[in-house]
Amino acid sequence: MPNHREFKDALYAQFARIGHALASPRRIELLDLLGQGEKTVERLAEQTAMPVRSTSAHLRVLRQARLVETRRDGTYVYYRLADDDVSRMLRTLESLGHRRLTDVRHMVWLYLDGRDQLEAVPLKELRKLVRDGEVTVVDVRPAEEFQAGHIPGALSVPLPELKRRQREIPKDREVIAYCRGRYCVYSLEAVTLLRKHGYRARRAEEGLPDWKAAGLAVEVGRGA
Amino acid sequence: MPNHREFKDALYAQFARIGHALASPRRIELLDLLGQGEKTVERLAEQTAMPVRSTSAHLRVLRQARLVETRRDGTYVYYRLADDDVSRMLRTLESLGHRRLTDVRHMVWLYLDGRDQLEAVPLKELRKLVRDGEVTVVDVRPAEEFQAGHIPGALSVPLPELKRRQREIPKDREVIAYCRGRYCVYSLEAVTLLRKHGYRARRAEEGLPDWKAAGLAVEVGRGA
DNA sequence: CGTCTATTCTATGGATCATTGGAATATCTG
DNA sequence: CAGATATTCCAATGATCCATAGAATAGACG
Repeated sequence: MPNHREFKDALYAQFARIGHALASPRRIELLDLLGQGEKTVERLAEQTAMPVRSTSAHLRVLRQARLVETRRDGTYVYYRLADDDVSRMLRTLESLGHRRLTDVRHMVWLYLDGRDQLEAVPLKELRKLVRDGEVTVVDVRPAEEFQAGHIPGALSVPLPELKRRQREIPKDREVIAYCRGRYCVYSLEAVTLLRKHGYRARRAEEGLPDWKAAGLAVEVGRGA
Repeated sequence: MPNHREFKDALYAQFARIGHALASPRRIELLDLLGQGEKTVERLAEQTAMPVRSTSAHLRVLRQARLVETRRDGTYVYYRLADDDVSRMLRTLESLGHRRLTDVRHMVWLYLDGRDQLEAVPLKELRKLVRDGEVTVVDVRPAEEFQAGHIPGALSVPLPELKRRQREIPKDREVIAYCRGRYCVYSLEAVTLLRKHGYRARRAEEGLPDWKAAGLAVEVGRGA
């Protein structure tokens, strides 16, 4: 056993490659989006507001670290997370960030907590409410993400369509809106809008990836 | 809600700071060592074989990302992991690496799996063996790490002392050696040595941080 | 087979990071 | 307070990375 040092260096170099892949805000955002389901490069570029070329470059780094995999369908290339560990890693990263970085805490507090967080429904409560069928659950993410997986029984009303489609949501029951995750503001805006129109509405504190990670059932496809 | 993009950018920038801290092999090695218990800068420098100045610089990055915290005692500054989430993150990172990076897989296989892995004792089995008191558990890490926390009832015999202290280990029972983790080679060398001297010996597949993370009891202090 | 679209590859200037020498700070020991 | 030790700060340099422009590839379509 002569070359311990060499072995260690090589080993940690590999782990660091994964760390490196997580060292860019853009890449984390991409991973977060992919946590909602597979997407094409173009779609990712659009949703992160960056050029397709740059998106592709970042995806290359992620693929080299084996955090994402691809599938080709016609001219489109679909990217997806390589496995559930990646999702778990993201969640750990975010919870670590939430607890550790006061900057985030301050910012998040201003942006989310300060407004509505007291009323946010934690996962456990949401599960109970869903099981008992006491509320209307609304998924306000883009339709494609709903189709890739959603809370069973949820109604798909993407945020941009909410204003003109609110009549589809019954007014006599409480509404819980959810979206991508703890820091996603779609559900927050949805709740704001719904309340303005007289609904009893709250937002889910967590998003679909958290629901899934908790081992709860996920429905795939078009829904009702 | 005018500045979504701005909010997102700032948020992901914070998460990426943590990613950045994990982007260096040296820093991951430091975190790994700190997973064994708090250590001074000097000790860390020694155990990673790098200059104190560089070590300090890396620790600064880790501290800025709030992954580690410090405590001063006299002229020494002790570093430790900021909380259990950091430990969890490391374990996720390593399991992700183990499954994802074929380079690691190949290298680890050559270095660990190829020799002894078939005989490595997984955590569950080890727990049972310890509970039933059927084996001698030997902690081959440095004494200070043993003191910072070890498997209850384990014997502390740091690897460098093993040769001359083997008589302390009873020969009639099987010996299980453990050390820092899945990729730590101390236990491997210990087993090799012990077998050469006629012991029945195996290595634990996981290390103390994994034991701890599994929620199992940890004994602190000098032991017997 | 040509053309079009989605995506990737290659190359490059500017930014960012790791490492390390020299100096500074904090604490302990007398 | 002087000297010693442990650690950190500052600065400079060489290496690496990011973003994006330009060119190339892979498949769809006619």
